[in-house]
Amino acid sequence: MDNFEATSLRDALVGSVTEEWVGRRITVCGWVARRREHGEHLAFLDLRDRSGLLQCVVEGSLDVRPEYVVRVTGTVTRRPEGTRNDRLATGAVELTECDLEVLSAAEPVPFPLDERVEVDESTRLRYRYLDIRREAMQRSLRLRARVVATLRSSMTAQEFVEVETPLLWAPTPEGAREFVVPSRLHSGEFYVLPQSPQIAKQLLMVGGFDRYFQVARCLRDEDLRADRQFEFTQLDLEASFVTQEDIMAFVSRAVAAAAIEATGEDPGEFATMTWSEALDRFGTDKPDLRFGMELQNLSDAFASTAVKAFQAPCVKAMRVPGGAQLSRARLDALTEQARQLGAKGLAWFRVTAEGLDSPLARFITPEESAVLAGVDGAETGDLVLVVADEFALASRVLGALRLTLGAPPVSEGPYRYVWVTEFPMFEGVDDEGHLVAAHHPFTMPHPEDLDRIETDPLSVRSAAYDLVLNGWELGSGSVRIHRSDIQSRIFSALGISDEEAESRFGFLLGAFKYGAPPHAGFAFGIDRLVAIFAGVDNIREVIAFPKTQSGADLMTGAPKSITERQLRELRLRPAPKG
RNA sequence: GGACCUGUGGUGCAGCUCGGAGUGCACGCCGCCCUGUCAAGGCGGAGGUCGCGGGUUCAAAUCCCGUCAGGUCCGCCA
Repeated sequence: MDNFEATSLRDALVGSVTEEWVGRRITVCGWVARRREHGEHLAFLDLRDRSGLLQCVVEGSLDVRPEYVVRVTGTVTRRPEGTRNDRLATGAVELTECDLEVLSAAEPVPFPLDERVEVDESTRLRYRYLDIRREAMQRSLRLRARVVATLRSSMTAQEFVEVETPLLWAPTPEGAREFVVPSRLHSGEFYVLPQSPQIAKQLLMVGGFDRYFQVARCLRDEDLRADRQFEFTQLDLEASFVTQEDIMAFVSRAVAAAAIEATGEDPGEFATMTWSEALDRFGTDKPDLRFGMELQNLSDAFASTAVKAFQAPCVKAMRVPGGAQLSRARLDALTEQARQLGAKGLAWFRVTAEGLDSPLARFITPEESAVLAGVDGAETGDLVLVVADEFALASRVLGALRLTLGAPPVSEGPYRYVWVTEFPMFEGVDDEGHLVAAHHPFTMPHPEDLDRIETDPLSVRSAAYDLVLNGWELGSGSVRIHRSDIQSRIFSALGISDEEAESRFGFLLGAFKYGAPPHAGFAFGIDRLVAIFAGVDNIREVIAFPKTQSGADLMTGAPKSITERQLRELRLRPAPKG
């Protein structure tokens, strides 16, 4: 029994017990999964540990109940003819002549730990220590551990060095809202928890660590979603003397290794498309390539249309296969969704054998009708949806409807990775007329667009890139600015004065004066990657102790008030409510 | 900040439209019976602030208003 499963208290995990062990007397430990009593002479006990279940036969009555922790010593015995259980990995054998030692008694648990019923999530979170005893959570968290180990191993093999960066960092008010930590020794002053190790890793580049990575916890005090927790884990990396393509190759190798570990499939080379192409074809910067329903641009065909609703800079359409059977109520709901996303309306056309069926049918010309009926190779029984508006809005609205109508569940379909490149440098203009950085202010503009920063900034592309998997944004990265002249121009475009830049990022700009190598990096969310591999649609399922959507920890009760003494030490006083 | 969904013994549901005694189902729990079960089986039993507060009504789980909690989404997430 030479294995790592054995401990001083047990010889093996129950899942290892096979017919080859018949005759051996062994000791195993675990939880009582179920018991079946047959009077005072015979009882069965299913012992559960992380490896599975094993039936123990007890001659006599049992004084254990479900979830008792027990240590059983018994003889591995082939089950009598006709009593094998093929649904159990260990179903050919059982432990007989059992000696039972109760290591810990258990009260009845507040919800069943088997997988037969779906338990309300708030109950699961309140008793998370019981929830993670369940098989699905065991599987998810163990999958996560394997993915993280694989990522570390791949990064190490690619000669990256793992360096830890501080959790107590300096406030740099920008981007995501930061969690604030009061300082006791410097009363009235604060640390913040890092929303990412962005600046720290750039300093590591200046410091000569030309390939850095970290499995890094990031903290952002923003509202929560199915794919967003306050704290999440990223594979964070940065490298010097590299191009965007080098970074994409590093990341692709690490993610592919994780994918093979998690799914058994080699994803092959990741697709690449530009941000404009993604927006045009899929109406989003994180396209889900598992299904078609690509957007079609009909602007030319409707350039001189008489239909008021289609008189717009851009007319886009999408074919919904089989969509002609959608009810009027469903179509109304889709129209409402389109309106909430900013569209003035949504036009729909059922493709029937007799032609187009639509409230607008009698207003369109035969030529327009032919174009609509042929969108994306539409056939009888399909539905064609049309949104006319500005290009970006029409695209985004149809992109959202595409997901509503076509996206498969997370657990279905192939894994389709895609790099989205050439993001715009600036997202738009804020209330004060300053440009807003799409990524962060250290992002290098696309080399071809450098001379338009001042003249036509909104057309400037950046050397920023996202990795997208099945419609989830896994992460993003960019080539960083390492030359102060370009950095000055970007700060200036963003309306950040020299003084402001100095006070906010002075230590970084200072560091760049002493020999900053060209560098670039990336970071992607491990929680999201593992969630997709696990086939679950929210990251709480792959986090041991997550928060609710309102940021509460139902198990610990956090957030909570602290003692008067703690407040005094920190010289803090809660403001009166209201 | 906003929209929508959910809240009924320990668990999962039904009951709510159309008001009439806390009504029902399954699991669990407790007791008794049972020597090959494996989601064991049989018999019996306990267990409820229908999330909370207010209103309408002769009467509210059910209708109305408010509120809390959980979820999904918008805003937010450089």
